[in-house]
Amino acid sequence: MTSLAPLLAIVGPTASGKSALGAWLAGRLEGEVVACDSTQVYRHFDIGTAKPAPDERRGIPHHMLDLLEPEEVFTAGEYRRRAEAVLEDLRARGRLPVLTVGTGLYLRALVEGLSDAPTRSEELRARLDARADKRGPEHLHRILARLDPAAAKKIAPRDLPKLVRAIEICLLAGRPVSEVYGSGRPRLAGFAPIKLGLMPPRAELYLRIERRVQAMLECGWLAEVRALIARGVPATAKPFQFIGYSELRAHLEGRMGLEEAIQAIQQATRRYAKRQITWFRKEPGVEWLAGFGDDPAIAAAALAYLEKHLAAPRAAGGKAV
RNA sequence: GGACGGGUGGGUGAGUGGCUAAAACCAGCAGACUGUAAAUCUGCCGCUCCUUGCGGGCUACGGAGGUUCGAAUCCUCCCCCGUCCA
Repeated sequence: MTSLAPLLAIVGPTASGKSALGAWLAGRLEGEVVACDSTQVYRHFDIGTAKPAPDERRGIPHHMLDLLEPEEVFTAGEYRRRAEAVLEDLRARGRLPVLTVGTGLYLRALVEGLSDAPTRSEELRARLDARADKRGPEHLHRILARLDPAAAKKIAPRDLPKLVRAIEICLLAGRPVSEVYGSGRPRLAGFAPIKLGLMPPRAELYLRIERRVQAMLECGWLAEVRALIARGVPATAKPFQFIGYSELRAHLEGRMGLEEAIQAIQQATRRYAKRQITWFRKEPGVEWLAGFGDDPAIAAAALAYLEKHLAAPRAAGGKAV
């Protein structure tokens, strides 16, 4: 049996300094950064997704960035497949994977796995969406209740995306979702995750979010969006739904004032950070640090913790996570 | 000085005698989430007490009085704000 290789995951809300800490730690621990972020996989959407710029990468290889063109669709399952390949490569080369995790679902999909469920079907979804449009999301909830009462009970009647996904699985798999989920999910093999969490005080985080939005604009965010529009990326492309991109597009097309757009972006980012915090709080086995990842004291604490735990990766990984 | 309009909970703002601790929205807080997740959805949101209940008490609609069984809602005076006339 192969021994478990350590894998470091840095979780935390947006703007908490994950990228900075990740690159710094990777430099000190013979590691490479593996982004775990649903937005940074898109090419050309750089500034607003806070994708680490070349100088911020400290010469460390970064993986799982710039994988897709704006019009492509990406999923948690696809993330897992590609990230596993990256991890195998790092293991073969004896490098420590340092995951910078903004998207909690992707980390979970990677580490805990996804059930063996059918992938999304655009045709089926189009039909379900049309029915929801006509008769309301509650109608889909009633359908799900017939297909799988237990699953329906766990999804709010108005939660359209989750209803669609659940019905999709029932129909495509030919059996209830709860049964599909009940048959387990394949954990990531061969790695023992160590999780570090960044949790700065809320007020400071919000302040930093506000400043970062300003800084992104000063770095040419508007020009980036203008170029994307000029290049013909449609407003319906997924990355144009990301925080900031829709607002700045609206501004450039004369539908929103700049100041109004900035405030909307800051607001949306704060709410996003809050949702991330809710998700990460229940992430098991996280060592929490109460500050920003670019704070030298926090970085030092992180390194000290890792040096202690990397010395005995099997012991650390052997514990129930 | 005069004529109107207006002052409501953190914000915007509805409410013209009881069903109103006060709509709605926003902000905020808490939570859910196994393939679009920077998505989507849920709950709470004056203070307080407990036997946590469609429970009790207190405070609240600029201020002070008054009418009424009962007032954010009606009356009187006062203080602010906006517009217009002098």
